[in-house]
Amino acid sequence: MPRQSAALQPHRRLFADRRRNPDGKREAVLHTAVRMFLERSYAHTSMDDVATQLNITKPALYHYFRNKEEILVEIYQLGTDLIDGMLDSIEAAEKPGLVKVADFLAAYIRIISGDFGRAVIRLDDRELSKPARKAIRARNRAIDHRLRAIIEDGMADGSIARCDPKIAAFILAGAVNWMASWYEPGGPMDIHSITQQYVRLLSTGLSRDENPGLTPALPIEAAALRLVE
Amino acid sequence: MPRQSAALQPHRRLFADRRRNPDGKREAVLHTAVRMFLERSYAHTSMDDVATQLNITKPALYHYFRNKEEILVEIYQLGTDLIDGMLDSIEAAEKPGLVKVADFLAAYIRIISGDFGRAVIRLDDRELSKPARKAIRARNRAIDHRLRAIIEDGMADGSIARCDPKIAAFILAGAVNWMASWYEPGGPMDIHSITQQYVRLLSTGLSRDENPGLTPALPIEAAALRLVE
DNA sequence: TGCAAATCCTACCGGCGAGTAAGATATCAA
DNA sequence: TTGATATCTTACTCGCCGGTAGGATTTGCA
Repeated sequence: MPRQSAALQPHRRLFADRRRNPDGKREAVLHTAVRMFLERSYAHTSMDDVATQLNITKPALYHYFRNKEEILVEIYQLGTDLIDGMLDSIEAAEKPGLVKVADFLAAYIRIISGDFGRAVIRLDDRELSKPARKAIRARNRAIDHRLRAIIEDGMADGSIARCDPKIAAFILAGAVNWMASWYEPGGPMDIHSITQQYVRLLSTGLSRDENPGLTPALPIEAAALRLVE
Repeated sequence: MPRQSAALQPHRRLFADRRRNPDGKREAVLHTAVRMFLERSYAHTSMDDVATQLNITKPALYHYFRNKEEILVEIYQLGTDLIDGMLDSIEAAEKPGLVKVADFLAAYIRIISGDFGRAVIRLDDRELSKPARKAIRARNRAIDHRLRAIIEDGMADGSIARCDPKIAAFILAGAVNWMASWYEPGGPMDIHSITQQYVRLLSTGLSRDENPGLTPALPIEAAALRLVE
């Protein structure tokens, strides 16, 4: 008897009657599916599993999605949309590069702590068909390039030490992405202090030794943590 | 017609005749399997696939391994053995904690750049049966705790700034682990300069602001890079 | 040389899971 | 009220894959 996540109950109830609500029901499927894909994996979650969780049968799912892959693709899309939107606002701000990076880290952690954010990182795009995989990887690459650009900004304005922005971006993204493997929302660890430590360690690592006034500076953390709220 | 990795040819040739060589052939299976599990995933690599790659048939594989899971478990084991051995020698050294961390990073990257090291990180232990998964996770946790202990050493000897060693260990391991997702041995990127950047950024981030003499210091990088060689 | 064990093959089983066919029932707009 | 449509179900198909039965062939030691 698999444990029943309380958070999934409302979606289950949505399918209790046959009232017409295509958009809402589609969304409910996505929310349920992403949860299950994260717990077990995509491969080990059958369409029957998802359907059962929602109190319907498998063919009913095919009324809302053409196939299993379409569900996964839309989950990816929702997740990357979150990241793109976040980057939009980070880029728009007029701040030193190092501060932008700190803001990015805090905001990214916030996104990762949600289901769709975690999905972008944890779900294996090798499960996808070639064209879909290609599209997903292109979006991931675009996000990576935007982070590199921010780091380059910081090197240009002198707030970030000279380095290969490509590798630096990998280090930053990697450190945070790994959270998706161990952090569980609702667990014992405090997301706020986690964020603080990530921002502190990584922006210290990036910063120029020449301006220690900025490095462990409160303004950075303050700005970053404000995004976390 | 799937591309044939040149590195797999020797293993293929091992099975060309029926000369008795159980240990060698077992090992050949592991090397071939880990490559294929990394390229496609474990779930998407069938026993037939592995057998075909080795120029034998599926039942022949079952002469060397009881089932598919046993292959995966042994791959894990070989990978974690590498990491454990590396930690043994790091811990044995008499150095400041921060330097040990730097050495760890460099050595870990070296391990990650090999197939079995990457496997420990990339292969999804949710594919395993419950008991096997439990064992694997216990080993992973042990490795994590050893890294935390090194960080605590550094805080005790003053080379590392005060922080939550649990989170710091996650940041370090995460940054490096992520390499397994993008680094390809034999690719254009130079492993030596990658290592240099990782060590520099992360040990700078860990270090106390009070002793900048150590932070971007050459001795750290030198010691760390010697391990890479 | 003979024979026990190791190596490997052909031919199968059984289960799981994605996806579909065909139709029943409920909803809602007119 | 009445159809057109949306929603959902039962009952399948079909291919893939892990694993096995049973036997053929080779190896290398005594």
